[in-house]
Amino acid sequence: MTLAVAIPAKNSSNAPSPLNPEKRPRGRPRKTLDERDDGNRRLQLLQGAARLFHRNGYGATTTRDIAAAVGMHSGSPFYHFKSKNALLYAVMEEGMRSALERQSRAMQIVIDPKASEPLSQMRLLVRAHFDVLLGPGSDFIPVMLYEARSLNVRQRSALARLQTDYEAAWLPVLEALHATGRIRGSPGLARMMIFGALNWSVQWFDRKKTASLDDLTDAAMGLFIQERA
Amino acid sequence: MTLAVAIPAKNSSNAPSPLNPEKRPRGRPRKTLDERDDGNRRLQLLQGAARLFHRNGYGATTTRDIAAAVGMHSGSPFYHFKSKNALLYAVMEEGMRSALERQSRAMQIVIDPKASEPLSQMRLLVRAHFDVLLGPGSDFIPVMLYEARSLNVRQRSALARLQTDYEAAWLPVLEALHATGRIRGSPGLARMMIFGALNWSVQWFDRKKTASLDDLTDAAMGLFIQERA
DNA sequence: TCACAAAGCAAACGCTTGTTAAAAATAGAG
DNA sequence: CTCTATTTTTAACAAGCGTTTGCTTTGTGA
Repeated sequence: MTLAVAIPAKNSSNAPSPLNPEKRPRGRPRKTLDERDDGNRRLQLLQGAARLFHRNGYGATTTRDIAAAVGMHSGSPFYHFKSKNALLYAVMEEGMRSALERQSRAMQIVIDPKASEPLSQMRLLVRAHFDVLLGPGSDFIPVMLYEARSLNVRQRSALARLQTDYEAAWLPVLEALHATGRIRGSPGLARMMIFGALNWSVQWFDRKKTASLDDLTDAAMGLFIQERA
Repeated sequence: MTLAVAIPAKNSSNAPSPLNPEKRPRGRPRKTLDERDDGNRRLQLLQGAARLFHRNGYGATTTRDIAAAVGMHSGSPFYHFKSKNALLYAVMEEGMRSALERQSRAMQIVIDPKASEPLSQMRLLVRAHFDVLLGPGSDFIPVMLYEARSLNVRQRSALARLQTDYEAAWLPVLEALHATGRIRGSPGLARMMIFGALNWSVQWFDRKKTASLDDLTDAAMGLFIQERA
């Protein structure tokens, strides 16, 4: 069952050395396990898996479905990912990384001094979050939100660290708004409920029929923020 | 693959008839498929399945798990439900029925005239909803919220009808609150977001550590309702 | 007590699944 | 072209799955 793996003596330097004179290998240079991640086949697999996991769920998606979605045969995905579960985790991790990037890019609008007001910051956070959830190519985060049960403990805690980073941007903003009376109730509970309100949009939002992401942002801000006294 | 099924001539009347004189069967009276629903083994199966579906997800739960959870052997659940999928649907339907019952019971507090105010009604709705989601024996609705993908179209639309009934109680209340300025934004979008905020509590609420359901209700009301001008 | 239906058990069936291993194709460096 | 590393195909495997079937036990009305 378990495979006994001989740990390779990683001779990381391919250059000739005194001990290894002129041992430069011929042929296509071997890539390490990390380097081969840049292949675009791997990315295609991630995207295809994300879309299928999002549409049909992790349990109802077979590795053959994923292979077929990118034009491969049944066994080929296992060259790029060592298991279906690793593929799921990679989808979620990729989703979190791009979400963090999108969030921090949205918050770096320092040009406008008004953007530093808590209210503007919150609007930026909400808008960025809707983009992450519903924008183009947004299958990754929904998968993370609704398939986390299929991860093991190690994977879950690794993701939790990224999620903590993501949520960290919200708390100071919510606390500032709470201090000025624009948000009622404890910032901690408020954050949970606000996240819930936004995340739920994955279940009902229809890109064609209903409102735009800006409309959603307006609605959310109107709902959560207290009007000026 | 497909089974040719001989349609039985349903002689629904067991009473003796001119054509069927004195044909009253002996032994334990046969129950129809609908009647046998009252057996408590079926209820145990529903509860066990709901708990497992809630904890591990539909795809990760085997029919053998469910059988073992109620002390049965592998094939026995199929005497009570014709498929795993039928069991899932039954869990969701039962969840919706009891949710509707709990909701209408909560709204029938007509004794207190203050209870007819929209604000009090909304509090009752929110509190009842938290009870449905997080109260004792509340595995059914979470399953419905997070496993709906595994239903077929017919099942989904049948459930949607029940969900419409459940949501129908909210709209007039939200509209009344909107009219008096206690809720901002379109009542339709507001309802979606409020449902999301409440439903998300399934993911993070811990019955032991965090607040009570009343605390949650207070927090939700504080977040959504505008203070008096 | 007897007959018979309800309920459950025990064992298997056929299929699908994730995964593997070997062979084949592909492509770049010498 | 040749050699070699990389990538994909191909074909299979073992395990687990939902489900079915035939049989046994249990309980109840006559």
